[in-house]
Amino acid sequence: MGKDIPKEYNTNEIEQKRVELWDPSIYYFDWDDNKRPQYIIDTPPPYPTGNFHIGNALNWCYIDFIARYKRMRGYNVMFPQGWDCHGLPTEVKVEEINNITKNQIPRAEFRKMCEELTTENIAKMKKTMLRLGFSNDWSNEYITMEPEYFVKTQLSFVDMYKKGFIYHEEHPVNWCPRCETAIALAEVEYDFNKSDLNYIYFELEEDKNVKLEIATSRPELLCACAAVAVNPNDERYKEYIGKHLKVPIFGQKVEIIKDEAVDAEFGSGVVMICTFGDKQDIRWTMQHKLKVTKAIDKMGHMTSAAGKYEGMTIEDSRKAIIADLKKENILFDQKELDQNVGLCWRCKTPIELLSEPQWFVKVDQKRIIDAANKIDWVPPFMKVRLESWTETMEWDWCISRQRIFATPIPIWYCRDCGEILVADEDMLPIDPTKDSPGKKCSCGSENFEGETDVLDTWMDSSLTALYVSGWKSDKKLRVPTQLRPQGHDIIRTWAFYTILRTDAIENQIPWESIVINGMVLGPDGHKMSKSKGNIISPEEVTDEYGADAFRQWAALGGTVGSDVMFRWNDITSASRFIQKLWNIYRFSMINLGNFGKDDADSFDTNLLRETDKWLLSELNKTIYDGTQAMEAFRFDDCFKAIRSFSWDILADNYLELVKSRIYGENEDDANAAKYTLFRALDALCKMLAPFTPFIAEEMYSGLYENGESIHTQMWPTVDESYESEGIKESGEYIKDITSEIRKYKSENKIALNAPLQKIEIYGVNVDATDISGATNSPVSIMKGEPEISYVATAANPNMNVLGPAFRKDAGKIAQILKSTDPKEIEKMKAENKIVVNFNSEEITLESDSVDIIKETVLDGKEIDVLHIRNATVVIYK
RNA sequence: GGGCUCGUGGUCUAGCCGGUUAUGACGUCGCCUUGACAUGGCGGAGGUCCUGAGUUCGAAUCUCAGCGGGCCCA
Repeated sequence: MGKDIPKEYNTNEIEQKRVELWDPSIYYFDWDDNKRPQYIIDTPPPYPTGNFHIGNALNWCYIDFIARYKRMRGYNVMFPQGWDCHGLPTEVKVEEINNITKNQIPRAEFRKMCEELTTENIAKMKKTMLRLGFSNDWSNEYITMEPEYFVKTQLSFVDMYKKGFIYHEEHPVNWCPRCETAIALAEVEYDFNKSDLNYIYFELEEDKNVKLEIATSRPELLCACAAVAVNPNDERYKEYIGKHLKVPIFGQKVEIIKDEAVDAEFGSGVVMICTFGDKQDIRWTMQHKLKVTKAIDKMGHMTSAAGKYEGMTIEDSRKAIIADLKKENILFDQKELDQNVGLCWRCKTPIELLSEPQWFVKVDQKRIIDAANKIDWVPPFMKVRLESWTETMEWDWCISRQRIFATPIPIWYCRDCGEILVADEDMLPIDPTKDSPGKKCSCGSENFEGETDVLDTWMDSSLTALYVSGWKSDKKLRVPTQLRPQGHDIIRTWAFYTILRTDAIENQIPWESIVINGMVLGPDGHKMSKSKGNIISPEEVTDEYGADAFRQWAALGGTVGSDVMFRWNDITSASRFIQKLWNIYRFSMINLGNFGKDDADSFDTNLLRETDKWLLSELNKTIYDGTQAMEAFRFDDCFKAIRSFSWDILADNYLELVKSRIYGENEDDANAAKYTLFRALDALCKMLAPFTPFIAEEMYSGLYENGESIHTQMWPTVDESYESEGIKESGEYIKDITSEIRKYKSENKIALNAPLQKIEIYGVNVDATDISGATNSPVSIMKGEPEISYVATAANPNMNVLGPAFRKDAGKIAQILKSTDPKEIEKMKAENKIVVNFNSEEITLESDSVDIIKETVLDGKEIDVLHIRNATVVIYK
């Protein structure tokens, strides 16, 4: 000890050093340990874009605070790291980089290109994560594109297929014509759009002279018109219900049906039902068992059903039909229409609703909500989002995709009888487009066609809770896990699917708790986006201020669940706190000298002075409050408690109070302060460890010099032995009297270290040693009352007492107290009997119903008087 | 249009199961180089607690309505 400690804390040098020195194995989960309780975290597997963005960083900071805290509390913690590799964005990126389309090269080759890009991207993101000091368990890393992982995805498919949760059926699906794939409901985005509402005449079959006006925004679907609907209460059309109309251009005869869902106010009140203009069309088609006509193909072109418009794009055919209808005066009006169109969330192409054979997972709303109710949601209102999403779901989850870079569906179709053959579990992983089932169909045929559709990426990622807890491995299954930490933007996807799948496969909840983080907003208060140019990367922050500063921003930015704005201000103040900690540490190292752990352990705590006990009692409170906050995932509260203890209590008050003892001759007094400082610093480092792991380690290594990492130590506990009756109050008096004298000197332009002639303290009995030392003046604790006079200047009614006692009259009584001579009230209060005249009645008030404000009368004496609660401090200048 | 959420000094934020003087940070102003620290210390100024109504002796806090922002959805 006593080594040279630089004045400035060199953030980058120290943090970089620690990144290299830290042994990652101290964070490994122990699969064989059954003594410590497990704490498994179902970490979100990010999509490997190559860019670990600030939103991820906030999420990971929360996880790391919890993981480090739980380890220090004695849990066997697993903080695994996964990578959710499959999916469209990588395919699109590979096509872009190589200037190809996926169909120009063999599937295997395209897949390999995707894998290589993904591997590079993972490496980049991992680097950022290490720089931020996250304590991931890298022995439990998983990469969903690797066979070790996707074999589990396939196993889960087979499992759910056999249990009847998965089926294959022709059903309307959301379809992206650009990506040429089905997408899940959750992947549909909505945007406003202007389009035209076209008014078209339909001729009545039963009476050619009658024409009904029909309003539609999708005239290109006339060929797929299966019926026309009106509201049964609409007087205008009642007489036509059950009759028939002739569809213009295409000439099919369609029935006029009634349905309550028709909005008579919209358009003309007559709606044409097509395959499928919107979701309502699907409902009507099913309810009324209408004919399904596929007018649009998978690439977004019109089919032969569209007659002469066949082969045109949707857009072109709409224009052509409108032109033709206008020519024949069938289209007689157009009105502008504000529409909300569904878009593919990846490429923003308007989606179509196509009826296609696809694979589906059954959605059982009740089971999902039941499971959600067994999970502890932080903050609780986030559960409502999952519930309302679940309750409004109409369709099952479409899990098949028509892409390449994804987990293959382990299925074959028999070319002879059409039967579906599912792969045997022990054959997995397989690719049915390359591998054969290795058995015969029940019809005897060996002629199979492998499924070319692949699985939705959510099928990979909704398995993470099971995967990390050892599902289908040689280890004992440890589900439910303890925690799911994630953003609120993926409640309806990842959280929803994971609950569904874990329930279907293991009849379990995936996690005991779910902690939801908010989004990160830019410094301008808006969501970060390229177009707004308000993106901040974690590296920008760590390069200049270090990870410990960044992590403090995450802890203090707001309560968990609220959106957090990124502000450089917060980083600045965090960085200042780091420097403050460093100075506390530096002071301690210089002054502790040879006083180390052994001296602390053998120190006789009877020698502690009041100031020391007060500090240790404050430390206890900080530990207690901090622990409570961590248990409730209130990182902001915990870190605020730590910061306030370090800065306000330890640095600004305690250290100033004990300096004279530390520098002084009395060895016992000096050691008492050193002991206290050592204990406080030790606990402080440990409480800092989850939040600012770098400086915590640096300080701890100086304090102990035993080579142990702080990240293998235990979280501090409250030590009751420091508590004694009245110690908090005495300590507060010592602190406040000293700080009031400091303030007095400052206001009177007296140098802070200039001695005062004499200080007398009346009204409290405290240890004056440190007050004397810190003020550099003689201090006496006096008995009795000082020989100075006061005058009562005001009587403040205490509404806290008057309110409940007098209810409606409280205000009036307060008014009377205020208008009475304060001296008189003071006199009555001193006699414990306050009597006021109210409504010609004498009312007696409790003596604490009023506070007397006093002023000191000095009469030209050469003294000044300070009042601190019950203490009176007389200063002789 | 629906659900959820938020609206507190210049900026951001705590409090919000009602009760003295509304928390802290950044900024700002004044004073101070005191033996860890001027990236510091001490002190000050600065608030219609979004608006309106209601409940109550008493509302930032509870209720209702409105306005405005955000998120998720239709």
